[in-house]
Amino acid sequence: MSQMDERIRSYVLFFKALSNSTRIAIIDLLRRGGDKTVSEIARELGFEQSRVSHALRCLTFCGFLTNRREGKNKIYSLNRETIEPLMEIADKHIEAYANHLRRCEVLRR
Amino acid sequence: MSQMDERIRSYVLFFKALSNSTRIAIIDLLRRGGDKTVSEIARELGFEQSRVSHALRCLTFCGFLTNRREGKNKIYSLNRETIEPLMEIADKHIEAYANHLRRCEVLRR
DNA sequence: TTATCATATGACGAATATGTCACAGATGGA
DNA sequence: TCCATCTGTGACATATTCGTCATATGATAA
Repeated sequence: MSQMDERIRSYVLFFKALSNSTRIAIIDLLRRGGDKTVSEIARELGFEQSRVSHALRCLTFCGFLTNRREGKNKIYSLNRETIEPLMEIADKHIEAYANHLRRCEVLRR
Repeated sequence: MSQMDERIRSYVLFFKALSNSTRIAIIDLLRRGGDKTVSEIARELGFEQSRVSHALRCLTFCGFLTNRREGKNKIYSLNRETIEPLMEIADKHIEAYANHLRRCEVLRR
């Protein structure tokens, strides 16, 4: 990764941010259910709070989420400008190729 | 990965296919330069042929590329229906957040 | 057939990413 | 202040992914 064309490097980071189940589950949850606090996300997804915090940190840093504090809570929101059209394309592609994606050996089990 | 909601699993696979430098470099190359054979791709990117073949296999299987044989060669083409709008969104996001992406510690070096 | 070029595949070590644990920091109420 | 609640962070073992090597397969021509 160190010695890689800058454009390619950016693409890799962009897609890598979205290619983890914790992170994409959070995006999917917020896309469907709107803004949520950390503990709401953790509870609704059944994930440990620290796992969620790590994921939120990455997604926020990379520009996919924003947050605002409200008392003891922190509320996370989607950057819908990127996420909405992106997920629509993903949905459409998956509709056509889900079986193939699932059976791809390179992207293991 | 095994015990994961099917929708989330599909998203992960979709984005994982694009989150590797070999695979996204190939997509970027074909996007800019049009259809190419395996050895052209290998030469132009400076990658080993087997490395390219592994990547092509994954991308083709997952519906991002198609191929046709022409004599001894195999020519790979983009599925532009998915790739073009997807990369436009990525480009736009990267234009705004490239610095953040680069400095994200979670997505290491 | 054999030779040669082009591409594909399997296996494995090395590199990388992930989740968990333990703990730290922040906030607000009593 | 102290306490309870909510969120963030660092480190590490585990799990996953990648690229390379060796080799196999496919295609063409002589």
